[in-house]
Amino acid sequence: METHSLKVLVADDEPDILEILKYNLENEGYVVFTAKNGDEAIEKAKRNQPDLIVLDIMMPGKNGVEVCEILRRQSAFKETLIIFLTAINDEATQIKGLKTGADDYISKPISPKIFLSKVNSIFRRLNKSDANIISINGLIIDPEKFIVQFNGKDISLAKKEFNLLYLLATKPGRVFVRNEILNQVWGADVIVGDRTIDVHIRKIRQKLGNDCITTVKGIGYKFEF
Amino acid sequence: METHSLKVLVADDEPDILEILKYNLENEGYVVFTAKNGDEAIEKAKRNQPDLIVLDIMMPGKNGVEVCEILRRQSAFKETLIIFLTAINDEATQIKGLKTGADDYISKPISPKIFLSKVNSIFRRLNKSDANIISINGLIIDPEKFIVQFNGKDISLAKKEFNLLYLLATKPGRVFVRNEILNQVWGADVIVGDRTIDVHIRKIRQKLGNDCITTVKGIGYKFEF
DNA sequence: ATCAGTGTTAAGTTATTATTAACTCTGTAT
DNA sequence: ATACAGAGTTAATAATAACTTAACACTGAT
Repeated sequence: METHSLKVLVADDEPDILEILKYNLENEGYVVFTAKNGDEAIEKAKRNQPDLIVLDIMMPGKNGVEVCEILRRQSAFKETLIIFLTAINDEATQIKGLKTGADDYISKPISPKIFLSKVNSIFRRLNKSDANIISINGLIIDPEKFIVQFNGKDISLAKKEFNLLYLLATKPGRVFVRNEILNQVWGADVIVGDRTIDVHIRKIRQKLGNDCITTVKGIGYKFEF
Repeated sequence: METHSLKVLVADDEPDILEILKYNLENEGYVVFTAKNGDEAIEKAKRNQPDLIVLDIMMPGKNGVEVCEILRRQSAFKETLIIFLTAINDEATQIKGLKTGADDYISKPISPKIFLSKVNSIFRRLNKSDANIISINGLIIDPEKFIVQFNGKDISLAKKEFNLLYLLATKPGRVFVRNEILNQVWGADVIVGDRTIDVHIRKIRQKLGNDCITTVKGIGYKFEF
């Protein structure tokens, strides 16, 4: 059992589910708060400042998406992790959920094992993402300041270009498959044409004037110095 | 289109769905096998040892839940990921499915995007997706970086060459029959000429400059150092 | 010596990526 | 409102690398 003392708020109108999730999360070392509806969720969120909020979409009163929207409007919850729980198999709803600023969603019925690993992994991801400036051989990429420098010269990249370069540079040498790139840079629900990535890659290469991005034909691209 | 070379078996009695799922999975770089019913699923599962099995619940003959139960009884499939596909919105069935040992559950109708993100995420969660680096006697094969090194020198292999070498190297000493190689590297229903494998083998031998692939006449090839 | 299976080579095909220019969209300054 | 600029995307075409094939050479076993 771990002892991270991370706080999780779970909101669901079904007492059974609440109990199962609470039990499993506590077993894993999380501190758990529960709420039976949307309003209670908002209230307890404010009171306890959880690190993660698990929201059932279908709840009496305010539903999960509404709760998420309300919380996200407040600066205190801009960074809070939010996962939706849903029995709705409607893609539109799920995607809408993600668009309102949820970090993930889980479909019911829930397997506790999957639920836990999802929660664990989402926290793991969070820890990794703190403040990392990449600096290799005179190339500096600062995601906080949104700046790229090469041999002291500032290079101005557009948003997509920056995200793409940053993604590749986080794991130098590792090949990123095109789909992976699309998912990370464009998002899972965005559909763009086949050549879009290529064009962005080209622009980055052009601006850097340096071939640090290698094509791996049939696979994808990788960053290398 | 990824390089994980993870194997997925999809079983569904509707050819259209089979094809859609297969297409999407292959695009994402998975090696896909298909089955039209429960018995075929069991047979192909044994033959190909997939990392993930996607089972339609409603199939002629043995249904998905039955297949799952049968497979889970065998030690070879204790750890294999199993996902159910179903049009049934009956919670009892879903829960029963999870109880027989499935890892997740997807409701029809299926959105390819959601299906894929679920498959990807299930592998990510179980950490199956990364770093199966093979390293024997100065030969390093890294599927994540898509590189092969021999005595420190980088050796650049094309996709098929890489997959082929990687397949053989996963089980040094084991002989892979030609058909097996075709199935794993080219996919089950791709038809190519007799000499295609030989030509790829030759290229690998040439590039490695080292005879670590042995011909077993009348049978196939094996990797040996 | 024959035959079945494998090795080799070069040429032919296909698949994938690069490049370019045009077009859409959005926000901003006039 | 209008025009303008930059980001992002698409579509058409060119370039390139990967893959397959076919023809023939080789090898070892019967």
